[in-house]
Amino acid sequence: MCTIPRATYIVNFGLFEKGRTMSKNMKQTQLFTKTRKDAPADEVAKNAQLLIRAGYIHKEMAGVYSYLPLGLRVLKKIEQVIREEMNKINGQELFLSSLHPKERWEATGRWDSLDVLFKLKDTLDREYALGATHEEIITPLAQEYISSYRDLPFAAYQFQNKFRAEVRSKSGIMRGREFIMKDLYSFHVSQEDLDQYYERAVAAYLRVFERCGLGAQTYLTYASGGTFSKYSHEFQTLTDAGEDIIHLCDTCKVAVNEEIIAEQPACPKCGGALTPQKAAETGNIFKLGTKYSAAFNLTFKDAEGKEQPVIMGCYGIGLGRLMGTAVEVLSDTKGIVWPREIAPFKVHLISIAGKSDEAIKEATRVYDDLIEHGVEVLWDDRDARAGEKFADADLIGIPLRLVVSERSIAEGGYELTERKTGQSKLVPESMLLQTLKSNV
RNA sequence: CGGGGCGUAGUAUACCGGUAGUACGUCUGGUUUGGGACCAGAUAGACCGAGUUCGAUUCUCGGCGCCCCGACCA
Repeated sequence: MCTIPRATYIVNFGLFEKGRTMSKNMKQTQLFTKTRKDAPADEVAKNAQLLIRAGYIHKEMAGVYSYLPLGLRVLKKIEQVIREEMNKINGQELFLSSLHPKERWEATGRWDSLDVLFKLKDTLDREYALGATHEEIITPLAQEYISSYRDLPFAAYQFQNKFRAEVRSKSGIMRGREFIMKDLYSFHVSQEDLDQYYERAVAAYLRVFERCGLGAQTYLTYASGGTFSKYSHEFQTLTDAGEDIIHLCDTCKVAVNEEIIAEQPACPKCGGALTPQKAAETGNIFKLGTKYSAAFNLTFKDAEGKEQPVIMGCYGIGLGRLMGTAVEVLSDTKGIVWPREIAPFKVHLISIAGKSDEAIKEATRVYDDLIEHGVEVLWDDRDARAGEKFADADLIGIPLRLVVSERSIAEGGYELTERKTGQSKLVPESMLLQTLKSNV
């Protein structure tokens, strides 16, 4: 007997999950979370209300959330989008420790100055910090491997839990005390090289937000810089759930953070007038210069054999905040509306029982067929009425809803509805895969 | 950290100085099946501590927790 790996036959419709860590299908009766009709009383933020109601997340305490199977799928999708874009700009993925030696933070002075730093002691009274950011780890690490200009430039990134003792966490998953961040650090021989890389990072970030469905609402925003550049840049996504006010120029698609509006009252690109709007900071990039390389003596030998400080940049995106912002920005009165690339599944299959078991049998066939073709599908196989299933599908927010019922079969196929627009059409069985392809 | 609000079944809520009612959920049985069905039965609850009181879930104080506004946010 000869078995040929199925993968060789799979046509990539763009429906497929790219990593191999996630199952591609799930029956809703086996999904251990359930939806809720009522929003939790202790959440006001729309993102938290919807994500909890739909079973994506669970609150452990103020500012700390667990991600349930559905939520983790979204998080992993976002992670994969970011990973692909970071790899495109030569980022090398690594995974740094969360437990940090106290001395590192003393070396930069931030043991005392960074008030959100979690500090802890072990049973022998030795002190540590929980990673709030990772300059204190990556810089000494880089120092061990960088010695020549030939070792530069170099960029490394990770997806890592960050711990910050926010005095007041708020806005659901948008400002937590523990959260996952992608942080990228770049190392350069010169300011010019950093500047060039920085521009590539800007482009990569814009692609990330575009792919996560927030391209239209996200603005490259000028913010207060630091010692090594006039400005730093934030990526601000327009939403009332945000904490910042930005002043935007719609012709240039850039904005100025209110904190520097006094010194930069006009568009930095065209000099035009700006209009204020509320926004959430979904990304931040920063030219660090030599601040951390100086603290840890990170140097390299240039072509003349002269020792020079390494120039650094750092680039962050909070995954949870991005996810929460997507919910805030894209949801409607019925529930969440996920953009295609970060949706937990691509298709929500809804079977509606009739007098006979015909529809269920048909739905089983469709489910198996979608699995066979690698389409990510959640099947609502519950013994529930249509209205409840529709309401839950709207709440969960998977981009495409596929209804298999006696009625649809009698009409000649299945009903395919787009969550975002509510537009639906009848699709004959023979056209199903092809239609799905043209809908994503 | 300053100010304000709130803690009652799994969830959302109501009433009350005399130990708690409703809805949803869940479980059992039945009828249903295209926009959160119906009937019958069942399940399950006062954040913690102290005080006042004959008696506290209710009033007072303290603690803890959660939310909001502000401050803060490499």
